[in-house]
Amino acid sequence: MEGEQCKSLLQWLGGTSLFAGMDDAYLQDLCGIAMVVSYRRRATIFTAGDPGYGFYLVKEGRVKVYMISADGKEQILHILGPGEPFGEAPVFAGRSFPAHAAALEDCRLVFLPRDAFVDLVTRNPSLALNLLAVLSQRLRQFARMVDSLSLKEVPGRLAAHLLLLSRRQANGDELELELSKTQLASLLGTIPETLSRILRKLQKAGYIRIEGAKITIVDRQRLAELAEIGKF
Amino acid sequence: MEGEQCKSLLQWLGGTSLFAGMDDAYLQDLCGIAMVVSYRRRATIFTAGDPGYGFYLVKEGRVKVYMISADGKEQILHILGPGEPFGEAPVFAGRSFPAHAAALEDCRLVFLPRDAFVDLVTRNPSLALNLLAVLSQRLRQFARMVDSLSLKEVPGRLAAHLLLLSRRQANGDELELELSKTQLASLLGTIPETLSRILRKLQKAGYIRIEGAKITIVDRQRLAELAEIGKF
DNA sequence: CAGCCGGGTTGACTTAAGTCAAAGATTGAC
DNA sequence: GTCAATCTTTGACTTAAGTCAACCCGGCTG
Repeated sequence: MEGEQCKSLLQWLGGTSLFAGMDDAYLQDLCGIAMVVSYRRRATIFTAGDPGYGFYLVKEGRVKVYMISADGKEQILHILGPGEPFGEAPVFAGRSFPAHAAALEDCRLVFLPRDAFVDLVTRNPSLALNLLAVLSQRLRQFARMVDSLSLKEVPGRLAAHLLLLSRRQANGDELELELSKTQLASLLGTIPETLSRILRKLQKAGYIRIEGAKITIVDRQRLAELAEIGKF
Repeated sequence: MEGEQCKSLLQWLGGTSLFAGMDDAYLQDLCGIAMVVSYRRRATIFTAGDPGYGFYLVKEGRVKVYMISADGKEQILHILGPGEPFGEAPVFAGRSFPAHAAALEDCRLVFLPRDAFVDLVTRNPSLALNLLAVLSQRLRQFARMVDSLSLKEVPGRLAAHLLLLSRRQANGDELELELSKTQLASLLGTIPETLSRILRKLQKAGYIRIEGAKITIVDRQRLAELAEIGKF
């Protein structure tokens, strides 16, 4: 890893929330241990139980982290986009990946090997704090997810997801699903058939309008109530 | 906080996995900012949305962290016992508690205020690493929980819980439920009626034997399969 | 001692959501 | 451009688990 290439990697790393605010000297070290790797759409990045020799940062593309049941059904835990880290759990505890990861699109990842990274963390308080923030944030997400899976019905989970998207996309009431409906079903803890029926039901009931992957929120108020109470 | 009292607190803190391996000098500082607080059984410790000015460490007793749905159903996220920390999320991200916490029994907690603690973390790499390990561990637990809620039926979740207990208690095939059946139902994401029926069904099918809160594992092999495949 | 209250159990019923199967619709590859 | 593979929708059916209501039981309280 040399000259220009390394320099741009350094800048990119410095721009991620994980490494924000770190001294260039440290980023330099980081570049020394980082490896850029590519995966094709659908390729498996790691599998639950694999020993984790390091973790990843998404540079381009998107990645799903998921669990698989004995009979092959999948539950997506996270979708990661550019700048987001994943696979950190075995770096600090447990030594092996608790879940599977695969590329949703062709993607380019930065791999940070465990030992060198831990070393860097111990010498760099702000990196440690950033990491703690990332993990804490993820714990929150999980708490919401458990809440949602256990206390809300599918329409409620869907409503919550749509509202979340609309906050992220900030295109008024129009929004673009970022996942195929099959993947969205897996993220919401259900199956495509059920998702399909519920989208239709919400449309009939005047909450949303559907045109392929474009959804228009018709009645934000009621959608928010649905997300809140969790029952249709 | 003076003399003897403080010294024993220091020793106790040094014995928790969170502060294991920290220099006495730092533990000294820690004692300076720590406050011991007591809660009665059923008392609320914090509520989702409360600003988090610090986090807690269980000294004696047990605590539940949980979510509540709009119609009052509860889902327990964690049960914490002596030595375990909780409520750390807002220390590093988000500023407010994502869930509720209440005392399951009369208990004594150590409260560590945010700012002083963050300060300590930045100056103490091993503390930062311990914390990262704790949070990573918790992320694993959550992943298992989501997996379980979404991909397994109640009998499967129950089987997994019983096996977990039996590994922790190490009393051969006999084990003691550590929660009331109502609480256990809430931890497994179901309701007491359903749990009751399923316990009975598992007994009828020869997986376990039930005597009040004492459960004996009769067929560990099949129980493990049930936990694995998730379906009865 | 009576009465009450919380926890646990049981039964009858309802329902959300999963299964299975088949038919469109899209996408991609050759 | 066409054929295959994958995604999506729809319908008919099944089922796990929730709701509601009643009852039981052990422990406290007054």
